[in-house]
Amino acid sequence: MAVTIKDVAKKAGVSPSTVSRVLSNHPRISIETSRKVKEIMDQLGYHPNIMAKSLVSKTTNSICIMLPKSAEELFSNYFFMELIRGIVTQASKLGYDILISSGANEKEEVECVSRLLNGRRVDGVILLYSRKDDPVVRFLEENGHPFVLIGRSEHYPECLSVDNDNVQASYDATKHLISLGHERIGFVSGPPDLVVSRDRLKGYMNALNDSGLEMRPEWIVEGEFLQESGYRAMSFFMNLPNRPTAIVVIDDVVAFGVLRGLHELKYKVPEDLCLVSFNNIPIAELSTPPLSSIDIGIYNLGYTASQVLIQAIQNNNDKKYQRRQIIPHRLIVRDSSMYSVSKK
Amino acid sequence: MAVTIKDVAKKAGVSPSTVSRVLSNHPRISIETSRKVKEIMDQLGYHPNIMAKSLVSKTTNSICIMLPKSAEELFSNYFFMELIRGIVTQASKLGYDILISSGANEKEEVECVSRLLNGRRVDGVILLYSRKDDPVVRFLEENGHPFVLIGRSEHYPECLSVDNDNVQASYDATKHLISLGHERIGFVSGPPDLVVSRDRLKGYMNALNDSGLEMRPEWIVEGEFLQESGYRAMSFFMNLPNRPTAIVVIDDVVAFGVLRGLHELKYKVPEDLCLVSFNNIPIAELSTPPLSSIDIGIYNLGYTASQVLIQAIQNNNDKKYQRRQIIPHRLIVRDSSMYSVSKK
DNA sequence: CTGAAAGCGCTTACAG
DNA sequence: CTGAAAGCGCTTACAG
Repeated sequence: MAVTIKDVAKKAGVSPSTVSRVLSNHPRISIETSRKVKEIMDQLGYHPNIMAKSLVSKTTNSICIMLPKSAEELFSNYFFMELIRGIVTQASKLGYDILISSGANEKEEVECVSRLLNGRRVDGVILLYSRKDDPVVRFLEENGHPFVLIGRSEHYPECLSVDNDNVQASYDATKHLISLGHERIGFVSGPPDLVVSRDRLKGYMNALNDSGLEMRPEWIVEGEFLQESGYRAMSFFMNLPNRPTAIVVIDDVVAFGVLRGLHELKYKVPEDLCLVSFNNIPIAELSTPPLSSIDIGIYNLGYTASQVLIQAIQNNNDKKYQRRQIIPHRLIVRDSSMYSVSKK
Repeated sequence: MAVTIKDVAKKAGVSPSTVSRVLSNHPRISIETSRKVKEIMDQLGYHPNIMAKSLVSKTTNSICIMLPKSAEELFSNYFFMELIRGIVTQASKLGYDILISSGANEKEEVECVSRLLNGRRVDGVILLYSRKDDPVVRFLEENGHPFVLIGRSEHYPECLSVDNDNVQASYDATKHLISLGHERIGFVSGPPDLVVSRDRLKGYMNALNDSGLEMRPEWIVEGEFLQESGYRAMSFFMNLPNRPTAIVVIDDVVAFGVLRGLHELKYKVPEDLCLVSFNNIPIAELSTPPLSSIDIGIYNLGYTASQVLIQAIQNNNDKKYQRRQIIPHRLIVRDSSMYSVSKK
């Protein structure tokens, strides 16, 4: 019922091979034939069957995004959607379709990726997160499938990845607070099994070291990417005898939790506590007070990931080019950190 | 190089047909053969080629989501991601893959949908928005392609859709304010070409009418789903000689703009102005003051859309079942509207 | 319960 | 510049 290459061929009085060549802009086809065939295609409303094409060409022009498993962290919706927009935009530009998938757990994730890749449904995969020891990454790496990580892998440092320099970003955030005269600076971290948590912690520690500032274990708190974590961290900090006057927070969402808690307890930001966080999601600007935050270029991360992966697919995954792309970050200073401490 | 049905057949000493039947759990296959073939499949690491299967079966087990064209409305990221989560979850459960696409404009959107559907790459489409006169909807409807709209179509009321009862939701929001004694109530609307804007405006007007309250054209302002719109509407309202004491706002994001403006001008919420808005995105709870909002069940909208579309695809799109699904809404009252006006 | 054969809609050497 | 033929990896009547 659907019109095929044969129908076009018959009506145009040529062979199916010729129609196929017209379709792929084969150079050795007469301009005359090409024009005629194209006309007939329009006339008949011909659309090439993508599945048939991909069956014979052994390439799908599709890549797959693995969504992190759960919706636990509702806020991260902003982050992931922005990433997806970047990915989709660039992929479309390069003629690739995007499949989006998720699994309820790591085992399902591996199965899903395996089905899609081995079943020749997609040419490669983008992973939106980097866990410490991820079976999905292991599977992809061991089977030689093209993939790119947003973030980085400690086990497979040579895998394709698009990331920020999180150590430097955190260093910058901390230095910013130090430059305002703060000497007791705390850090609210994320889940310890995420590479990003550790990188940012490291940057914070480097900055303190370089400035010869005191570092105390009780000034470092781990949590989730949830506002509850921020809330808890805040109450912990504020009860400390010699509490920090400023903190670096792993994520804007967590920082909101801190802000809410401080507000409830009638503390003032930035007077009682200065804050800098990461991601610079749009509401960072809208909170009271507006949040200083490191813009990590989320859209750019996605956009670049798409580009790098498709490049790898088309170059047959050779290792000639840059394996690791760093997206620049930028500190956006707002009211939450605009308070200088006078030195004693 | 990849292991095919033939390799399995040879090694198992059966015909390819038999392997295929084992794969699809054909009833008339001996349990013995089935077991053996499955073993060989495992052993060889066989994965069915999805493209080949779909070429012959003429079904793709995939559906496509059309993303709204631009990233202009950054905040709506939350909304769309939540929708996508719902869609992906239910689709996975039913064994469907999700393709995600977007176009730079309506023409590109139509081309994209056409390529995917006519190219037999997906079985159906989910549209995440409802514009007033959408060429994509027209294309899908006229070509008899399975699709479901999140929202509703005025031109094609019979098309599959999943929606809230926005008239009722807005009626409820307005009635809530009326029950607190407000008599001068404003409405901040969205883009007039979106069906949702008009439905909510209607609910607002119905509520005023039913309560015999005055309705004034200057109490109704149209805008975008952006906080700037809220900001502008706010300053317009507050300069009115006989200004509203409460407003219904089309969207939480717009409401944030209103809040920010009021805060800057030192007005108090809810004392100077009560607010109720729509969508109940997570930050609604976090603003100062927390925002009263109508929860529209975003995840549920997506989840149901997936289900309805796949049902339609599998039942060959017959018209036996419900064409229009309504997802229930719920007013969440928070501080932004907790202020009663004493009647004169 | 199982196999041989035809075919899904395309592409691509191989000839000419 | 163009065509005939083989084949991508599967499914599914048709026989038996």
